Amino acid sequence: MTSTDAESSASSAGRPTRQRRAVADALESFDDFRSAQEIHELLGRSGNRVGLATVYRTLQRLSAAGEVDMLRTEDGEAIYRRCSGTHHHHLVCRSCGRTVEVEGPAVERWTSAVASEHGFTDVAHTLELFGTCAECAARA
Amino acid sequence: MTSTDAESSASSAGRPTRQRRAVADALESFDDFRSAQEIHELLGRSGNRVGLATVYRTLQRLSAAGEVDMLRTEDGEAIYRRCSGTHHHHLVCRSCGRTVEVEGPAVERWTSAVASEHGFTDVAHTLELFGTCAECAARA
DNA sequence: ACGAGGCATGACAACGATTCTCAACGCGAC
DNA sequence: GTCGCGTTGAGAATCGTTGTCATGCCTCGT
Ligand SMILES: [Zn+2]
Ligand SMILES: [Zn+2]
Ligand SMILES: [Zn+2]
Ligand SMILES: [Zn+2]
Repeated sequence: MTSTDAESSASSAGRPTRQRRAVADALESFDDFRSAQEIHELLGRSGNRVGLATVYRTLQRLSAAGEVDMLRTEDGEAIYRRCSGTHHHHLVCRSCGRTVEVEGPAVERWTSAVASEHGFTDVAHTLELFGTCAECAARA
Repeated sequence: MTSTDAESSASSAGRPTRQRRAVADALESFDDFRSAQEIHELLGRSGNRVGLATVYRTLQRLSAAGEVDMLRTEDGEAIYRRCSGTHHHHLVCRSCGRTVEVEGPAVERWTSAVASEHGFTDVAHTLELFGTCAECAARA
């Protein structure tokens, strides 16, 4: 094995363990955003015992690697979701959690334009939409 | 002062007290985003003793009234800033905290368009830009 | 001006999410 | 197998934030 291969793949995936696989599997089993604690409980109920600290560590790792999206609820709690690899944002129902990935090329262009306009470089952005989905609106 | 002024400001500001005035003044004294604890400490150093709980309560009230903007740092901490009354977003230097208010009519249009496109109503959005300002880039 | 009623305050406890600690564990290499 | 080191987990520790509740101080009626 070449050291470069080992390093690059290891750095993003780390050593494969039962726990990490379990968390990854759990992330496949839902398509809305869940908190670390919810995922931990989900794992426990499905017989896959994983320590809470490990769930936090694994989610952090995946988030840093760009394999899951992390965003914060109104009250600051971190929630996670397995997402497509391309850059996108989210439209989230604040009542049922239903989540839609959305893309906005125009928005991306606007952000870099306004940033350079003010002399800023290395610009990142957060953009999330919260609303009430049609179903939840009807059920009201 | 006119009675209408007094009424409208009272209704949104609540009963005027030394503590609330102190927090409002503190908010005028800086133009970047600060945490509740930082503001509490700032008040203490300037001789204006205000309880931490009161600082939290006052900031919440101001934020709910739309008189200050609140956003969350990468690690979930709430930070506050006195801002203009119109809808806007922020371009924040992640190194020195320098903050620029920015407006994006096109973005606003995009958000409502994409939301209704997916049947969502009552849509709110968060949008923040983080980068390195020209000064900080030069100093690197 | 005076007193009553009620919102506001502050010291401190309580909370909840996240991180730290560190001894035990288990995966991969040889 | 067994060695070495990354990983795990139970619980303690951290830290921002909120709750508690006795006391304080506006505001209003008198
Ligand atoms: Zn996503
Ligand atoms: Zn984007
Ligand atoms: Zn603002
Ligand atoms: Zn906007």
